[in-house]
Amino acid sequence: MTNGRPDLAAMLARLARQLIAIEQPILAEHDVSMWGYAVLTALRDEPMRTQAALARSIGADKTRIIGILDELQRRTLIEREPDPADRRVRLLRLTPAGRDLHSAVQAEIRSAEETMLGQLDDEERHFFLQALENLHRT
Amino acid sequence: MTNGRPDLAAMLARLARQLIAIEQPILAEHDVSMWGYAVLTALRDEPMRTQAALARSIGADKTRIIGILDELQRRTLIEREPDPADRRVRLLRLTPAGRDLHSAVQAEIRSAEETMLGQLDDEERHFFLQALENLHRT
DNA sequence: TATTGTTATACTCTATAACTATA
DNA sequence: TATAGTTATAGAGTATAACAATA
Repeated sequence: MTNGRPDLAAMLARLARQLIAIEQPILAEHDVSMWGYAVLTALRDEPMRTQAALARSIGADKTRIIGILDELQRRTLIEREPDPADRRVRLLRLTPAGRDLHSAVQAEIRSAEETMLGQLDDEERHFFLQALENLHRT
Repeated sequence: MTNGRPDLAAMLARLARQLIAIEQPILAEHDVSMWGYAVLTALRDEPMRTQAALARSIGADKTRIIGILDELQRRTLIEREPDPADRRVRLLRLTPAGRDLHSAVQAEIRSAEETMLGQLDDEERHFFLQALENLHRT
């Protein structure tokens, strides 16, 4: 007889779905999609030299982020200019407005996460987050 | 400045995707889909009286599991008979073959999970799983 | 009239391949 | 010829609404 717990993937997928549902209203209020927010997050950590690299870093396809970049650029949340040294590639970075929007959204998301994390006691919470970060880095 | 960790949803979603990718070959080898396996798992824990309840319990839509139930029934992995007391509803339960298949697949999945859980030390692993189970029950 | 299961339809997401412009 | 970005197309997955059978 296998251990009584549910499968790992089932638990993780369900929690992820739940959390995404919680965050949806926040993103909608700021008129940004999940992938748009992922792009802002990736660019906040470091500017990128190619769209393909950006796509890879958020686990998406290079063809899929184009519409997202179009929209973010139209709203002047990101800059996207051809590299003078190689005019095929686009240099990507956040504008001040993009940075502000990201900060505002992330703050609300962090607060919303508490509805989930708040159910854990201190010890569980600490090791849960530590384990998640360790696994995520791998 | 917010805490340096990535957003919770980003970490959970990525780990879930990773784990699902790891399990895909196992499911394929046994010729069962992710949702098919989810159905077998749900029915192993307890037989169900309606398809809608089953769908809800695995986070799916009642219209979406029909094809899956058709297939599982065709392979005689589940039984699906009208309730004599209310012929609108279908009583659902695993056949012995369904139970065997589920056990075999789950054993392999548990083993595959170790490639991820094995990266944690004992303390992290213990509280990580405990926290996941607590959150999952909620 | 309400409910269970089913079917049909449309919509969203995603993956693949073809195209352009540079190199 | 190879690469970055773009566009077009098709496929899978999903949600919604309409339908038939039963209560």
